[in-house]
Amino acid sequence: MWQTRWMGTTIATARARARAEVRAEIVTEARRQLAVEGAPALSLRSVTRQLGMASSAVYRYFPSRDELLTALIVEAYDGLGAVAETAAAAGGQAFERWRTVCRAIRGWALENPHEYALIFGSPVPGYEAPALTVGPASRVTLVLAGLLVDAHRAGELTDVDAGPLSRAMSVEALRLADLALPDVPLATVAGGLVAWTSLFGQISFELFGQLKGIVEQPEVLFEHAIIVTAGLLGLRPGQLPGPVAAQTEP
Amino acid sequence: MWQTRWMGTTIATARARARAEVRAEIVTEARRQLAVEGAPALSLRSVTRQLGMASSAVYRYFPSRDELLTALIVEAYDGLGAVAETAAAAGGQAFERWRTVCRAIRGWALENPHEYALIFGSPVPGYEAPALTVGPASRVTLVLAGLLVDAHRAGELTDVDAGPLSRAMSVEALRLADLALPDVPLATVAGGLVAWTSLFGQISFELFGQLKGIVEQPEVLFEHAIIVTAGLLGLRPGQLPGPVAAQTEP
DNA sequence: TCAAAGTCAAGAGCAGTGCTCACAATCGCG
DNA sequence: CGCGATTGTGAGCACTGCTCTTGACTTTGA
Repeated sequence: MWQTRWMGTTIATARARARAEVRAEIVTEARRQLAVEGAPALSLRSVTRQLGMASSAVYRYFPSRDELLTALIVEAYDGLGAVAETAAAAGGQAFERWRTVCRAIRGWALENPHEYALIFGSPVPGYEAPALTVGPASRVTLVLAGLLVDAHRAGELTDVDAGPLSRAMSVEALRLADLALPDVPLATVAGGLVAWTSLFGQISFELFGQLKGIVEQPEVLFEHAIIVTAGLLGLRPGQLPGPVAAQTEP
Repeated sequence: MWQTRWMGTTIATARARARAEVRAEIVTEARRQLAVEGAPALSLRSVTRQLGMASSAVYRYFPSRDELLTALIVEAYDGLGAVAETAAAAGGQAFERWRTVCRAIRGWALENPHEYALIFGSPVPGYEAPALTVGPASRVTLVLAGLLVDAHRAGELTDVDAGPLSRAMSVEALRLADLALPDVPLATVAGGLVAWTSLFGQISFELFGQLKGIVEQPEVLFEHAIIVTAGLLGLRPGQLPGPVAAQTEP
């Protein structure tokens, strides 16, 4: 990270070390303020004030406020991705894994509402997410994709009955299947996309206060949504008592 | 509104008239800037500058920037509500009405992305939506609820097979059914909630750039989501060729 | 009719923001 | 060890939301 690779030798100059340290301090303080007051209230000046440095010093480390926000976005994506990955790592039946991952994602969102809003909320009009965010951003989607692949290989996917796919939808699903969901039925891929947007739509509605006055216990609705969206994937709760030696290599 | 009721006589003083006019001008200009540059970039000063008045004058009409934003939020809710209502007013089969309303909502969102973000995006941390927004906000949900009620009365709802509802979910659904969905099966109510969040989750993902790099044609996925979510409601495309005299009164 | 009361816009000003730039200090590498 | 790149500083610019005083205007009531 803060090491300088040069001519094959890996050296970490004291300057680079100090630089990375200060940079980390800035990000840490920024994340702290983000968690407390939200992204709009995050100001460079307050960060530097807290760190005891001049307001202009931060520009030695981040060329603009947006760049600092980008760092926070990457951190948020990584945090969510890590949570999803550990949730999916716990084995078990496909439906149970789906449920576990969904709960983990919602749990992370409830614990880090401002980070969640930073990622899934309304984008800042002038801001364009840089390319280095796509990697961390795809971690959680890859988790969900892997879950479907595993379920399919274990034979735990039942057919989804949403009628025939439109030609255009088949094209989309086919492209995605080739990309990250080998051999998974196209109807499941298409349903998975809907389940995916439903999952985050649900969380966003809860977190952004859209359920207020309509649903009293969001977690109850979320649990129901888990079951319903699992149906879109071809997953049903407790259908197979678990094939014993189903964890076969392809 | 701008009329002064006094001693039983209703008079509209020239002052009140002018006041309402200026207020409307401010809102109009603010909405124009909102549509162009988004809510964060909307500044009172730029609005007054455009209107040729002093920056402090606007505080005669809106006590704060948040109040002006509230007016814009109400307008946005009303705009979306009107679109949904006219879409639902066009009769036809229940599934077709569901599809028409969904498309209309998405169309409005695509045409007014910043207004949509204002309503369904991440909330401003300090801002609490006042009570006068709940009326306009509930218009679109009432449209969807009415659609379900009509479909049920017309006998166009098939049973949804998502397994038995949990006790807590039944309570939630029952409360909602008593509130706005008389006689509609609880499973449909529960599925309707999921469909509701899915619908807006889909639109938010598209509008907020979350589908970028994953789904190439969002409208294709949206059309698929319409069909899939209709299934959560117990609606299937073109199932009954339309019961002739089914529009019975209870 | 004419002054009092109420209303409104303007301007100055405050505290805060992101960001730039010239300058000084300091630190470390060759 | 000295030179140069790197880092921190403080002033300053243009902007924001918001407050408050001042002066002009309109409406009201005796």
